[in-house]
Amino acid sequence: MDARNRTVELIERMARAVANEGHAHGLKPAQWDALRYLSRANRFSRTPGALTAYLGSTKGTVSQTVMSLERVGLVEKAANPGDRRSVRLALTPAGWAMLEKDEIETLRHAVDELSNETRQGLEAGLDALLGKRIAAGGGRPFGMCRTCRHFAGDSDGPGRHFCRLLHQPLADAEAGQICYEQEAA
Amino acid sequence: MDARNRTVELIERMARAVANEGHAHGLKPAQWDALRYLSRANRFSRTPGALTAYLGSTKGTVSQTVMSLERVGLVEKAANPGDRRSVRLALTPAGWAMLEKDEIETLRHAVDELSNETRQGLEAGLDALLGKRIAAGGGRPFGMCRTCRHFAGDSDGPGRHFCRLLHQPLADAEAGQICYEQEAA
DNA sequence: TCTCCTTAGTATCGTTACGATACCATTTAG
DNA sequence: CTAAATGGTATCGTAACGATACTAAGGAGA
Repeated sequence: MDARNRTVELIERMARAVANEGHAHGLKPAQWDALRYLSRANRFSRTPGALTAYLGSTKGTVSQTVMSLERVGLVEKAANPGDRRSVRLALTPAGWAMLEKDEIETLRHAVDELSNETRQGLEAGLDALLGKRIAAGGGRPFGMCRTCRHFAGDSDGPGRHFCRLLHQPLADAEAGQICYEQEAA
Repeated sequence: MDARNRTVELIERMARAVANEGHAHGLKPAQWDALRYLSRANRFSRTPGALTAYLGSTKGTVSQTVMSLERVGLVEKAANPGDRRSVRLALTPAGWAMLEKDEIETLRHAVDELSNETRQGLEAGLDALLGKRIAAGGGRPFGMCRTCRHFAGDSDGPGRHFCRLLHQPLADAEAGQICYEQEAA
């Protein structure tokens, strides 16, 4: 087996390992994926539609997953003030508490134990591969707000930012969250 | 978000991307995973049990997946001469043909386009992470036969090898396949 | 204003995945 | 010769998923 195939095999196995960790505490992989996304996305991106794009799934499936999380009290829906078709999603306190028990923490600890050089090599490789996917039209980057070309930092005083696309002020904490609309500067 | 979290997020997204590619040509992700495994495993490892261990799944689920592949003619079962409880699985010609259409090829091409340095960094990182999993008792390495401590190379002439664990001769082509029993030399 | 199209999300269907449990046949240990 | 372990299958219930159809709200053009 040549080196290329070996790399792909390792990616497949890692993917399977991640999927297999998604069955803890009564939740399913897609439910964990949704919880994690909602914990990291800014308020404009916490919608069923953005979640659908992030997961690369379909809106029917995501609607079902979100409803199941709502039913068990981990997620709440609220009206979107600007658009009555749309829904704003948010984690409940129970949702945040559930994230503390996420089995992906074991992966996080394993990453911590890597040498800095190894971790950086891993990240660079994943970044490059996912970048190729996006370049080929396979989704959106979902990058951090702060690195977006529509981000105006400290435009209204220190720690008071602004999104030029959505014409909305941004708190400092939001600048580190991921966004559906993000485009690299 | 610190560097560690960023790496984990990229792994999650890669895992999801791989899972999403598994819905092509009327098959499901688990079915593709099974096909790929059966194309790379040596004859001792092409059993429902070994596949269960490789996928980190349960035997009931795997039994069902294998039956679905058998029903559509991509996989065949045969008796295991040494143990009548056990079953030997093999891809049919249609199964091999289906693999040619595997969407994971797009990932393979993306890996091809990486610089050698980036690819090696990616592979080293994945190798280290999966190694930690195995060290923690989370599965078997499923490494290549040739690199196993039970492998006796060219023990019976050039290209005629032998497995000291299973007491079986090994053809040259089998030395490059993966094995349920493999332990690093 | 009145259409027509688009967008955001839900409802439903059929197949598969998956863990869990129970079960059967065969092999192996004592 | 029995008891335990092993390799698989059968079945159940929940969730995932693509597909399709649907509702409601927003937007564009006459």
